Amino acid sequence: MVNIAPSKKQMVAEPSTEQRIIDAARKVFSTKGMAGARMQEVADEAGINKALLHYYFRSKQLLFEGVFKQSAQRQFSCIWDSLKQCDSLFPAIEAFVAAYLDRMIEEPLLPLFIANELNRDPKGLADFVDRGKESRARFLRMVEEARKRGEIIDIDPRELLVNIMALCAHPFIAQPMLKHIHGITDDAFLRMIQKRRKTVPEFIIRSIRA
Amino acid sequence: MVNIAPSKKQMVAEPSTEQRIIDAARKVFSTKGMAGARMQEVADEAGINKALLHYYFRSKQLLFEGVFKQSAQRQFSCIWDSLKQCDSLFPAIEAFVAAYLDRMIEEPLLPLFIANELNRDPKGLADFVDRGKESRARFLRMVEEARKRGEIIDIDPRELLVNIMALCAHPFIAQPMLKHIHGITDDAFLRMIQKRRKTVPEFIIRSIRA
DNA sequence: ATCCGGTTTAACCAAATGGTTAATATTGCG
DNA sequence: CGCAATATTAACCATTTGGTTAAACCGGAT
Repeated sequence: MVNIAPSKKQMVAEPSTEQRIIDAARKVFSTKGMAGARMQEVADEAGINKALLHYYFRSKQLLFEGVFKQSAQRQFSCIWDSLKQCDSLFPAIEAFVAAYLDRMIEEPLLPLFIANELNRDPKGLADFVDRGKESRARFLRMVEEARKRGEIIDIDPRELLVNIMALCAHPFIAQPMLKHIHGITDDAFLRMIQKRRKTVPEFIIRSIRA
Repeated sequence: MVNIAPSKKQMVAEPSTEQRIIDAARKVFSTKGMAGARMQEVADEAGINKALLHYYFRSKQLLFEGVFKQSAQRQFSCIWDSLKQCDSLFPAIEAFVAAYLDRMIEEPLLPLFIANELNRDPKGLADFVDRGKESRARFLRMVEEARKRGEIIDIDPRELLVNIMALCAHPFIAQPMLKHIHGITDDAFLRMIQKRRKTVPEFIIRSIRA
């Protein structure tokens, strides 16, 4: 299954077949969704035979879960780990937004992908959510305490968190609409996101600062 | 000639077959997506034969477009019409958010549905976007002028608009995740949205008021 | 009654698709 | 080398699925 030390490949460091499959599958699944994705297309994208997909991953469902879980886990740990070494609220917000946007730039189709999967099967998400449980609780506590100290206005911490995530994720979910409305290119879109690394935390902090 | 008092239908006013199909299709397409939806399921949901679907709408693609265009048009006109009779910025923001959230309550799966379709076929959206063109331009102008008058801080009007839409739409897109994270029911989710009719405009206005 | 247009259905069909199998190629190793 | 395990492929298979066809149904006009 795992290609440990292939002789020919030592110079170029070609990715293993398994990794090629995963990458191809991620690409196809993110753009077409689970139902719209075709095993043949994944195989073509990976440059292999369709049967080989079933050799590595027994079924479409398992392949999908593998790809999805990998991406989703990475997503959640990136985001929540970002505020592990912050202990005051405003820097935490800045770090969180930066981490979120950076991750989105890495894999722009992910939020839509995750939203769809969670909508399709709300049960299968307990794992990922629980992964960030402590960090999330800690963040909510930070908000609560800042509120008690009078640093910020009276706001439901959970609602604040929803707002932060909305401001980070939504531009990517609505990406095609934004691109068309503003008549911008991929490049200009990226610049806009880069700007948001600064403006989104400013926007949030201005609205909650006491 | 015309049957003035049809015996069976005068009381119940059953919807026409065509409308039953549209309603069924909307339901199935929103939950399963275009690719995941099955014509048979739409037929069952509408209580009719599968062939009848093709009698009214020639193909799956046409049925989908019919449903999608109807929902999307309604969506955009609801939202943009809401600020036609506002001429100062803050009330406009309040009206816009209220209209957006009301529409979302009406059809909660729509934002995800639209996001997916625009992602699948970014070309086919020019119509809907252009429908709100003037209203959008007018809103951006209102922001610009409020900025010049010193009523609000220096902010890119387009970025403000993105933020507003993000705060409105995202809770619905992330609905399953929110429900699980906060451990809430459908009912509690609706209450949270009702609250947001007030808190979201407050959140926005606080962050831009000079 | 009968005929006629629009409506509805059961039975079919061809293509697409996820998945399997058996045979072939490649690699690691004694 | 030679052999065993792993990797890869071409050809198939069964089912699903969008779509078609021809027949039946039904209300109203003649």
